[in-house]
Amino acid sequence: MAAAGEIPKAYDPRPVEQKWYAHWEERGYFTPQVEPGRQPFVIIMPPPNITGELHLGHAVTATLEDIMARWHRMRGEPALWLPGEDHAGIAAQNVVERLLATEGKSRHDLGREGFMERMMEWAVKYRPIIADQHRRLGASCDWTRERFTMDPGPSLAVRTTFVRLYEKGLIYRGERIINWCPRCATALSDLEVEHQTHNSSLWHIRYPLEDGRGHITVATTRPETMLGDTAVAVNPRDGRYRSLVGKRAVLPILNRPLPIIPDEAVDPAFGTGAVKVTPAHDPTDFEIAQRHRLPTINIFEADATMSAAAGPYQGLERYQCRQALLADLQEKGFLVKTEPYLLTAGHCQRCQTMVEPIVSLQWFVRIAPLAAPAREAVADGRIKILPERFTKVYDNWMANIRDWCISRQLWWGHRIPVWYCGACGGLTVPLEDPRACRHCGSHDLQQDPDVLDTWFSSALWPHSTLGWPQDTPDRRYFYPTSVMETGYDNLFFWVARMIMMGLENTGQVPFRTVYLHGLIRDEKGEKMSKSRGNVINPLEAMDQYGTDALRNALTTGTAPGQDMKLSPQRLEASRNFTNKLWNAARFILINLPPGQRLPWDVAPTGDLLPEDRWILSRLNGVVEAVGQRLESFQFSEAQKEIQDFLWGEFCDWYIEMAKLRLGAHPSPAPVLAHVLERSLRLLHPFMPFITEEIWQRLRGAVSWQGLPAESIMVAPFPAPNLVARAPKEEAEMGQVIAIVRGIRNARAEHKVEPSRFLEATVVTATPGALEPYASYIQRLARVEPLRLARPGQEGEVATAAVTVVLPEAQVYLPLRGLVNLDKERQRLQKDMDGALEEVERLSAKLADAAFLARAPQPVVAKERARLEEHQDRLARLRERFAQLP
RNA sequence: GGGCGGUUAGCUCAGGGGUAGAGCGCUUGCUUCACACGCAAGAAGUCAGAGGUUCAAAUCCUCUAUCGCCCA
Repeated sequence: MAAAGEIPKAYDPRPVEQKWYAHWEERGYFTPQVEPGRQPFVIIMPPPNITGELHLGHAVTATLEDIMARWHRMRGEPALWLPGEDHAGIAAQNVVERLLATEGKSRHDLGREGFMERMMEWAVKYRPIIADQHRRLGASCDWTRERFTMDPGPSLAVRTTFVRLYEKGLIYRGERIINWCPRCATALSDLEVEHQTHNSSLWHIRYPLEDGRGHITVATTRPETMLGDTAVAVNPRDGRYRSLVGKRAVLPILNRPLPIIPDEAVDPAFGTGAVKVTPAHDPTDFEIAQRHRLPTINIFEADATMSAAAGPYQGLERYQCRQALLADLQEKGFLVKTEPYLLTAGHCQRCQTMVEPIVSLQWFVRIAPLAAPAREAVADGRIKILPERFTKVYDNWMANIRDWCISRQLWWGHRIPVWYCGACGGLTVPLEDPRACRHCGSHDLQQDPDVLDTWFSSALWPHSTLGWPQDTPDRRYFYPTSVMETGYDNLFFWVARMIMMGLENTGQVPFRTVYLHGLIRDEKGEKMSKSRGNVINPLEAMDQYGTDALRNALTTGTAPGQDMKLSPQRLEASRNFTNKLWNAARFILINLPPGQRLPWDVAPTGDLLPEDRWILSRLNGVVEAVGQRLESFQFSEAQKEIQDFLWGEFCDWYIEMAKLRLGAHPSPAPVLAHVLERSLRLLHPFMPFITEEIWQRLRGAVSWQGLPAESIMVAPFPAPNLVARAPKEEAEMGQVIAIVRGIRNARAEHKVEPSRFLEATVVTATPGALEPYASYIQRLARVEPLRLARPGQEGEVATAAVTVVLPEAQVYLPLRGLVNLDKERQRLQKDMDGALEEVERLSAKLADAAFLARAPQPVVAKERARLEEHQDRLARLRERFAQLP
């Protein structure tokens, strides 16, 4: 028997967490064995950026993936959860460049090589920080297989993929309109641009006609780009401008002649119906220009200051240029009017700078041939997306996908493996760095200075981490993976691209199930961000409430794909549950007889009382339910099942009853230990630390026969045990609980002092069934003496007694002299109102011929039984009411 | 403009064709020998609105309102 003092009264997570994680890792529990012939369970972790610390989104990801990994591992499957980190091109380069700036340096001062060294130093510093944060979260991932996107393996995968796609013609270099971030000085893909609306203006500008006979007025939201205009366009069906088509206008200030052209893309309802055409700086205009073979004039430098093409405005920043230009237009009478306009403009996802659409020579992935099989894989069910509604979102995006700009004007990342020949101009795109041009053999080679979009390497992650392009045992065994779990905001960025690239490179889907979780918001429903100051740091939350509490708070009371608000109250509630569990265990440990021997995982038999059979039956029900919930990815519901059982049934009823028979025979100790032990294993995937700590203490207190493991994390997950089913005891206990609650309620209503025992008579058709529970009813409801009787045999009942009328029982509490008759009438009246309502509702239903004819028989029978029950109860209530003096 | 989601107790949210749920908060009473991070009792909801399908709708369908997200 453990002394109470050895077990703290409140659960203290910190020492427990440190101790057990180190233990698990030392023992190698996180590393699966390759067991040919057995289906492994595999999750590749979404690699966090090396830019800094983990946030709550990572904590959700890690918790859900850990739940799955631990559950499958406990089921005996070889479970691989492979962790890693992402080099995060733009984001990480930005961070280090800011750091350099504080030293008064730029990356150019260091040179490309020096800067890469600095970046690698950063990565070396931050990768372990991220890994340790995952350890604190309890993540049972296999650190021996940890990968970094810039590692030789994944880098070779990037190189191989690029070369193959290039050779298949699926990667090409072309001049297109791309999104240019002037601050980051790089191209961005469409997905890296966020659209934001703000108040701006629509400027109407008069362009004189070249022949001097009038003018044409265009409306624009970007007046400064007119410096790059090469035409004016109108809709061919717009009667207002028909006579002008074919003439030429003159661009104000620069006096450039502009053809007036017809094009369907022009919306006659927008502005004046005439638009300026700036092919170098607008996607639509670019297309118009291609159709009409118009020249393209780029007016921006890389930092979005005006280039020489902007004439007198050269060197100005883009918005200064706008002001100067508008002033000039105004002065010269070209500005017709200015009206308010709600402008939607793209912003750099990383730095929020307004992006500039610029025509530029970049590398692209021709995406349609990759998208088609990826669409098919989801459509035909080889990949299942949960929640299912995202299937449509995925398909819709895939159907309208556009070529992917993959070159970035950065230094940090995978360098584009293309060499340009100075002699013949040919391109060499090799797997290994070339010595000579493959076209002319010249040694005058220059490698493309750009790097690839970070997401290009991310897209390969499920197979590159397992060894591809090499044919490794890991790749053969663990690929395709089982589940890809991530936030729904990553569906396009990452999940879709992994499906495309996985299929392209390996011919197999990268994973079978995509599980998308929702985003974490603050108490007010706002996105957490450092600038808002509403961030809950997962490390602080773990310090304050414990890791298990944080994990529980993040994964209960939520639905997949649904955003959740996290508040301190929620964390408190989860912490309270850990403490409740701790104390239930404390009670059991303190009260286990010394030298207790028990067969492990075998439900106690033999000397059992009805309540023992009840709790064993209920435990079995929970085991079944939890198994089903986990199979169907309902992690929140699974936890709720366990929590409700432990708190609402095991603690509230079974332990309370067990207290009353501690010294007696048969002892409740075997059942207490058995139920606790199994429950701990059920709960372990969700709350790994506290369950291991209690499990180990229990292992110290009980010598289990046949214990198969030294740690709960590698012990088998509980399986249903049909023998444990005890419907009779479940029904009886239901009645016992109703009786106790009924009496407690009556006591409270009549304000009986808590310590006082009342005389009670329970009248029921089967008093014998309640006999074994009589002493519990006495103690839990504080009644003494308690008589159990059949109807008609209850003997003399005081007319002034308080009566609890239950569906299958009736309790008389002769509260001599203390009965407040008005109160009692109120109580009974309320019950009668409720019963009557039910009787009327059910009678009407059962009088309905359609219901009787069409509803399934069991439903009808159930309703009929229910009606009889309520009729019976109503009659007894009325009778009792009438008897009151 | 297209799509998706939310609207359920004071608050935050689960659930989902057959008797409305949890946590927090609130009211009342408890230092009951595991736990006040607790125990017991209680109040509290036309499940946004309108139609429809069905024997039966909070749940399925349509529309509307409203908030939010994604895509263009």
